[in-house]
Amino acid sequence: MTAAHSSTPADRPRPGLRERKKIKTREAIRTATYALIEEQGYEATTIEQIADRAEVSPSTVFRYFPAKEDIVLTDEHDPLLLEQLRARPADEPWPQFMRQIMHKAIGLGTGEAREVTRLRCRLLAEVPAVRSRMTESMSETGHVLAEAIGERTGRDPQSLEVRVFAMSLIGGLMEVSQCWARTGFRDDLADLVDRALALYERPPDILIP
Amino acid sequence: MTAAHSSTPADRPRPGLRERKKIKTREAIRTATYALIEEQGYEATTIEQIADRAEVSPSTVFRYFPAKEDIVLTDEHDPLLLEQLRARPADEPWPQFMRQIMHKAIGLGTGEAREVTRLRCRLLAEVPAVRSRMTESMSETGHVLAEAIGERTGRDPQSLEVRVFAMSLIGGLMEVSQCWARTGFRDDLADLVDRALALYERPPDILIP
Amino acid sequence: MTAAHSSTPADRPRPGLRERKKIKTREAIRTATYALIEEQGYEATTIEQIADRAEVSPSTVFRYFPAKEDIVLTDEHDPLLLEQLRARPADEPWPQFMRQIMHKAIGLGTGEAREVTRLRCRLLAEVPAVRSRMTESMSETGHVLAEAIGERTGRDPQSLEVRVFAMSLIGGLMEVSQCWARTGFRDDLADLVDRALALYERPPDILIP
Amino acid sequence: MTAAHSSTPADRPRPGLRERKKIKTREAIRTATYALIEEQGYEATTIEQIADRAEVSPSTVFRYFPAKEDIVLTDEHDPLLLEQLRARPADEPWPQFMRQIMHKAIGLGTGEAREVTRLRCRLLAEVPAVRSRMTESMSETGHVLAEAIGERTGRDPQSLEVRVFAMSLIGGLMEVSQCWARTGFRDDLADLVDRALALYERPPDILIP
DNA sequence: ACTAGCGGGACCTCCCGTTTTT
DNA sequence: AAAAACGGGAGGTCCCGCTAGT
Repeated sequence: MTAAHSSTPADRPRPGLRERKKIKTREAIRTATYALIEEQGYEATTIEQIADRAEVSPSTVFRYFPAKEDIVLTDEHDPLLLEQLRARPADEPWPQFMRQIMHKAIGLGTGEAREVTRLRCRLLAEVPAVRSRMTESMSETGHVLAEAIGERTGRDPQSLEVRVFAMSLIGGLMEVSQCWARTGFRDDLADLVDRALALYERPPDILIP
Repeated sequence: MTAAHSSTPADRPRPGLRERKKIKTREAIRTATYALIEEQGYEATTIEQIADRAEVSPSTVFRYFPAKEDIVLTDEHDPLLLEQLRARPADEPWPQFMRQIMHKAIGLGTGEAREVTRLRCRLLAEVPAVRSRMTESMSETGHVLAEAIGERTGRDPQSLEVRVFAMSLIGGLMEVSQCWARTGFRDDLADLVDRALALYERPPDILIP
Repeated sequence: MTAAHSSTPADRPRPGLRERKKIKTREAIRTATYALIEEQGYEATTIEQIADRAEVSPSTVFRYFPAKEDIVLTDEHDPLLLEQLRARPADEPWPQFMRQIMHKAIGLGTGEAREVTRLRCRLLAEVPAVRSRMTESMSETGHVLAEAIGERTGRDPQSLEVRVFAMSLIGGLMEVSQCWARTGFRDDLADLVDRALALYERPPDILIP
Repeated sequence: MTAAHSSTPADRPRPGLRERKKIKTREAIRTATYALIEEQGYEATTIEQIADRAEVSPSTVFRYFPAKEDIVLTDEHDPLLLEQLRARPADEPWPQFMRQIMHKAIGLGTGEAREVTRLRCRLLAEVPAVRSRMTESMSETGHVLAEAIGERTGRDPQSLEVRVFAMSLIGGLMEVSQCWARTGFRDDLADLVDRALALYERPPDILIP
């Protein structure tokens, strides 16, 4: 992640100031877009808001991305999750690894305040619009999980099996958060996750031979 | 089929002219929409065109569907799905039952034209707005599945385990449709579903004692 | 229809069942409209909502009132205020009477829970839409005050002087509530009203000869 | 303070072509609107007609004014009002000063065509949407008056007394315009204002010691 | 007779291509 | 070359007159 802009020391013919500025602008637009979508959802986010936050003009946004939807393509928020999962010891038994996946994916142990997690779950449960908009990021997170699972199991992360398994985890986690909200957040979220975990724990032979 | 969702088929031999007309209009709008999207794509298809072809006014289109995306997405088959699953023989082995769930939930074998399923999956993959709106209905379908699974396994459909399992199926199915779209719909959807099925096939003891 | 069992005194030309029903419907529509406007504001309130709450069809609403704005014309909420002010002893000194006007108009001593008054003031201060919508009812209340003041001072309530004086009170009271909100509702509202009162207390000769 | 963006004629000898064009467009839209409303009434005047006459596109109209009502209502003269009041000689007797406040606040003597003032008052009386939206600007004008009065009386413009007094003037003025409309604009507005003035003329000791 | 439903049109927001200014 | 402004057009909500079923 940090490597992204710290490499390219001298072996490449210098991107040039203009080039670098362009990349920065592009990044600023994308970052602004992601933040706004996170806050308000895709449709509610206007080009003008994006331009404002990225401190460029609306025209410039269109110069860099032909259409609004093209801005939304990669996720910079999930890489951390991927890194954390990659950092697990290679010989960690599968159940433990699964536990990591689940806990981290739902936001436990990411250093995020518990309050934030709770707020997110509450919104997810109560506001249809929020739930609706969450899909985009969920789908992204699903791909990240697929990546991690693929690497660990030695399977192609793009394969149907890995992808489907990862998204099934995402689906389950979303429901966990719904259930948590239904109990008025009185239960311990970690416990609920662990109960859900039992449903996935013995992965089919197809994934782990 | 029309009587299916209003549980009193006997005492209403006459749905009433009004009612029948409404259903026809709804269908006309949807049909027109599907056709136009096939011809021109989603974005290029305007409400006005849809209204023209369905021979209603644009206002009427919005009376029947709150937004353009909902014309493609709205599902009346959730109750039908529940009924179909309930109708399975009580002694059907679990794997077969699961297969039914998966196939029916993704729209196979609901008598729906294959084309429609494909179109829906394509839009789901390509149009962010559609994907966004899909979540709602997915979540509801998840509850329907939970109901069916709960009844069959003798567990509380509201319980965390059943709910999470059901939603994990939904998550997986969404990814299946994405994968199908990625292959350009060349693979056979039923095959993909069956491959995904293997991931869930040996259900944890927690669900089936 | 011979009214065999309706022992209504025959000395009145009998409004007729139909007539009474019409009045009831009219009243229901108006009541529903007021309630909804109170909750959501004028523009946000749709004919359909009104019809729903009044338990009639939208068409019926238009049968009774030619246009939406015509529903909002009289106030049934203020008459109580008028009654209370009329009930003051005729020889009550002017300052006391003014004090009654101010306190009752702002909602103190109407038996309304303090919380409700505070909520109203808070919304008034914070939500532009609410503030905006409040005008209608403020103007109505102004007319009620004019009525009461006119009666007490023996002047025409329609006269410019009385009307303007009454509305100046309303304007002042709105600002009092704003000021109260600015203090975080820590000050005592009654005290603020009394301070404001001092500004009006010595009414010009034009009103009280 | 307010002078920053309105005056400072010295440091901005060039408003810039862009800026001047914008002002012209804004004025064109407003002029067209006033004319059309005079001809056809408020509701019958559509944005498209306004755009046509102003020779811009409908989009542009909305770029300049967020809603139709705002074309009639938006006031740029609040800062001007403050300036004018500040410019009064410091030793002007209170009654004269009050007269200035009232006349200028209602739009007399701001150089604005009498017709415009009349039209504004008529809309205010007749169109609920306009009246509704008016509150906002009234409230702001109230603050401007409070500023002016505070400065002149040596009191804190934020104080409850000054604020309430200012808003009581606003309330009274609104009623004056209503009364004027009720007479079919036959009376002389200046006279009505002067009659209203009498109600405030002997200010309570609390304001002027 | 009552009402559900449709049609048309206005309002208003947003996207995004084009033109003009700086 | 960047920014600002404009134009055109689609989506979507609402009002209210009119038509046709129950």
